[in-house]
Amino acid sequence: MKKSEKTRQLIVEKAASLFNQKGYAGTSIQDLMEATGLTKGGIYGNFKKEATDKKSVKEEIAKAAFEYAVWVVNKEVQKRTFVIENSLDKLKAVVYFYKERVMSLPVDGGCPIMNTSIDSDNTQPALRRKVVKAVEYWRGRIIKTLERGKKKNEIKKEVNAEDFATLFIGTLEGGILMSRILKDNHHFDVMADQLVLLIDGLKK
Amino acid sequence: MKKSEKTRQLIVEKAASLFNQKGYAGTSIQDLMEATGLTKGGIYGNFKKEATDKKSVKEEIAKAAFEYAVWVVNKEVQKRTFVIENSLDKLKAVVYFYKERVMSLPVDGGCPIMNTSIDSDNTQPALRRKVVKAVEYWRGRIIKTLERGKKKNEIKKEVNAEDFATLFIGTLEGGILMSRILKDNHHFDVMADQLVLLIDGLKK
DNA sequence: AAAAATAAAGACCGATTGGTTTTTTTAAAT
DNA sequence: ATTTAAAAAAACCAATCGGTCTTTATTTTT
Repeated sequence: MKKSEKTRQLIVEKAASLFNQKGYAGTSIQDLMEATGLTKGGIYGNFKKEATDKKSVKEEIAKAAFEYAVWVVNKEVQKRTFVIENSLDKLKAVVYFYKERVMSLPVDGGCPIMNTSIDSDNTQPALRRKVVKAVEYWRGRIIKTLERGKKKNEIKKEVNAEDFATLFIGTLEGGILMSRILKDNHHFDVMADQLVLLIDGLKK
Repeated sequence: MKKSEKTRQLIVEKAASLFNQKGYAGTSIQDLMEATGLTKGGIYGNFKKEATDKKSVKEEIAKAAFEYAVWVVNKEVQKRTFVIENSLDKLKAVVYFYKERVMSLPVDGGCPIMNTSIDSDNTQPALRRKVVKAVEYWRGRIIKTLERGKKKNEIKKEVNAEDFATLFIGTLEGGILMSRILKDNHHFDVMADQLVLLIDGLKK
């Protein structure tokens, strides 16, 4: 890994944490400078190449930071789930992962999808598009897990995988929101327990 | 209503819409000036009295705007629910209200509680406290409805009202998030339908 | 209607914003 | 080791930020 790539990665990592906590407008280049220990030249030098034309460097960093944040969460979830064969157990493992880590998700500041969706809505269309893609990707993976479960005769054939994926993500996100607002894990647990019941209801 | 009160109200209303859409850091005094048609003096003149000491005028406006936004949503919900006697029907009416209006809630930009909670987290403690109070108030109202339902023998005595309130708000918020990200009412409907099933499950 | 009080306008302030450019330093290629 | 290419530093920029203050206009109160 070249030095320049390492620096770029440092910027992205620090930016992911800052943007996730303080939002796009609430995070300044100065904040990035302090978090990375770089000067303005160091930061812009690593991003201006890919920020041709209209696109601002700050926006490019925010987009890279969001993608990194989602990647980190996914990576942590997969660490816990990739070994699990049974489709229902796999889904439950995702729930348990969040149950353990609602208040300390891989990226500081909560769920990047929720945070960035609200942050970018009405303000940062390019960033918003990334959020949509991330949710579609997440839904796609759940749907795939459900379809495989059907093939393996673990899940009832009549289950609507698309709708269940929505239920799955929506319930998790609702739980994260409640627990983070009220600073109490219990609220997530209530949502998670309900979700586990729903998962059990898929069983053939 | 005095002229000054009308002006203050104008500022609060425009601010509620702006802050809900663009967030605290993303909304400038200049934005407020353009939305209200007032100059800086007009805006600050109406708020500096209550912004003694440390508290900034922008923060005072944001707090008033959030309280107004929550009030407007509550008012619209109550319009639809206050006539309903049966506790389960009352809860369902709330769900149906959101079902009709997910994409056009009373305040532009979505649910003020969700938006402001994420916006104020890690940045605006005073605003965050208001969000917590708003959620606690909402939960309290649901709990009261459930307890009254128990007294009237409409709801099973063994129902945990506190947990159900969490489930209720969490599911609605999760649905709002999903529908707003993917710009498709259907995702909220999926969550709402599930919530109606849960409400039916409370029946004695 | 006159006087007192208040609301709004608008000029002004220092600090900070995102961004550019020039210079210096450091890493990579020869 | 020398040259070349790059990355990072640092000075600089205009614009905008939130906020203050003085002046002018408009309400209230008397």
